[in-house]
Amino acid sequence: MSTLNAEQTRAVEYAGPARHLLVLAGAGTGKTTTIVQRVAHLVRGGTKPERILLLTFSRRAAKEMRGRLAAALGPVTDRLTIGTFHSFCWEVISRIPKTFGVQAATVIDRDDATSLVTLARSERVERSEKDFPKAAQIGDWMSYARNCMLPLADYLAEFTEVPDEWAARVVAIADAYTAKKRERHYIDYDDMLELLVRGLEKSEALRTQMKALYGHILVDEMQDTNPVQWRLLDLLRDPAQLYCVGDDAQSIYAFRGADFRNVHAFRERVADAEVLKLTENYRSTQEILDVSNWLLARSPLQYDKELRAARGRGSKPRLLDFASKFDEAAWLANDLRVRHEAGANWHDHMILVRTAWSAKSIEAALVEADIPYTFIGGTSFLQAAHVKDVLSLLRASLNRLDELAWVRYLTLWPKVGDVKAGKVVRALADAPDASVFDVLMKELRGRDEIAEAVHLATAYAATPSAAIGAVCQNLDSLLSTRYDRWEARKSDLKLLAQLGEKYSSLREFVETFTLDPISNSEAAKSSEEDTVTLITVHSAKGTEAPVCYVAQAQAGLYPHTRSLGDLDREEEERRILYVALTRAQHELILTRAGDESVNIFQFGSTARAVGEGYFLEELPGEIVDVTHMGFGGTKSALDALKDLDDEIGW
DNA sequence: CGCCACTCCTTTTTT
DNA sequence: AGGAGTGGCG
Repeated sequence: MSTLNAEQTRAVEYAGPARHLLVLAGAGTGKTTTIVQRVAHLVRGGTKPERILLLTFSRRAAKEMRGRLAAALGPVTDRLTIGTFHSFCWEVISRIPKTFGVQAATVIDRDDATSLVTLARSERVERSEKDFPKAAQIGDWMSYARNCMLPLADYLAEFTEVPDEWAARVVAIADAYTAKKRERHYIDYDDMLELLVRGLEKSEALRTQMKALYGHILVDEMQDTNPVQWRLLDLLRDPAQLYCVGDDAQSIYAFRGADFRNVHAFRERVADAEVLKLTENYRSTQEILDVSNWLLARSPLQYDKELRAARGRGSKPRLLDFASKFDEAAWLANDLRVRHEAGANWHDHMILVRTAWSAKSIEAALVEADIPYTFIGGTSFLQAAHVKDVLSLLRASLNRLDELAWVRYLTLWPKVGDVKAGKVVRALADAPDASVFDVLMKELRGRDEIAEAVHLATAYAATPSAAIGAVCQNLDSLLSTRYDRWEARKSDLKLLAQLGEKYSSLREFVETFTLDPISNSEAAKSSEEDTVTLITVHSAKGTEAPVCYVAQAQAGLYPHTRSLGDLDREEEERRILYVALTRAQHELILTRAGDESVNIFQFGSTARAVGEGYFLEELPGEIVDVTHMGFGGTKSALDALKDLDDEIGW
């Protein structure tokens, strides 16, 4: 989109009268273009690039922005500050660590945070108390409360069903977590935002200096901004101008504290602000927007949105019903192959899924059909156990107080368990002046190889790739006995070493990796450009593709069963589906599987839907073509006998 | 103290 | 159907 329409031009060139601006941009209306062109407009108009701060939500979005700005502006892009809220905060904090009391800190990811909560929980909760909230749940509550800047106790009382006597203990566990975190010099994701906000609130000197840095603060996906992030923007704006872009209908991060109603209240919350709208959709054909509009119009919430296609008409979206998710996946793979053989590029196709987990059956089919694909989304898959093993050794070598890393590394070795590892950790903390190597040699007599691997990592601290290479070689035989398919996993470690080449110190590498874990597939993508994209809807926001498959669009996933019983959460699910539908440019294909293999995962959810139980239940035939694909090859009439087996079973 | 076998529970989305 | 947590054994 090289030429802008009148609405876009107005937004890009906006010069007052209000100081701050919110651009409400519907899906496909050129939101990214607008923000990119705005930056270009400012720079060309003489604003120093150093005075511009561009904040995004996801790393993907930050990367995309940087790429598009580089194309528009050239090398001057490097002088802009572009990053996620988290990376921006962390960069500020790491420049002045003493101010925040975080010298020599280690950034921990969600998994590590959960382990720390588990530790704190186990000291306060008997094993027999099976109903007591799990560590992961407690971690979620803590995180949510912090993102909303609410005291945990208030949050629990107001927004959860936790009984008071438990709530007090949950708070005690949270406090213990915080204490452990501090003691071990850990920084979790929420700390990054919280520390900077607190610091700015407390220190007028810091506030004054930071405010002087930027003249323009641009925020992408404003509807996903949660209270801490709002607070940060409040602290940094004036005289800096806010330039926010967002779409209330695409707000899908309520679980992180975002409230889409905030964009409606923009003018009440931000004095001296104006709101502009972008309404013309350039991405999709009218048929695709008809389905999207239909979905949104059925919501009890008022979005006041009707997307119109600037491109005109195309083909009618399709809905295909399958007997099982295996049939569905097999069909997807086959359809992709047919299109590819007809000359289409793999990368023109995107398969959208509600959950990272549900992508598995599709992945299997793609692998079997030998279709190159890139999976984007989910968190747990990114960090394979063996990669974390190696990383734990690197981390331990960098921070002798990094208990989680030490325990993980040490217990890799045979005959070293939690107890022995705990002893070593204590010895390291108790003798801060003794060298790490000496302490290890002393505590683990006769196990020299354990200390040697650490020594190796330390020796190569200045060359991350060499350190990783050496460490992997050293741990090779140990890890090979621990994991099956070791050869396949080993290639991940090679990749890790490769990634290390870009960094000039081990510390820098480990820190960046924790904040920005590159998935195997994403890294592999660079070597193989033309691939099909398999992606979670959450990750897909802001992307598009000519042909989009919205897979597993059945009851139980839209809305997701876990959201049932709370209208706000159910309606968020509608927005998730809306985001999925509006990714398509030319063709939209919905597929769903009707078998119990998908619905099995609804167990335990007794909650019933308050609103629509299933968004596509009444999808009219006029706007989609429905095809029943019936039984595929994987099901035989003889399968009915299987049920007998259990009944007879002698 | 570590290891193994067993059971139970799980699976939303991201920084 | 596989992983995390648990309990008993060597």
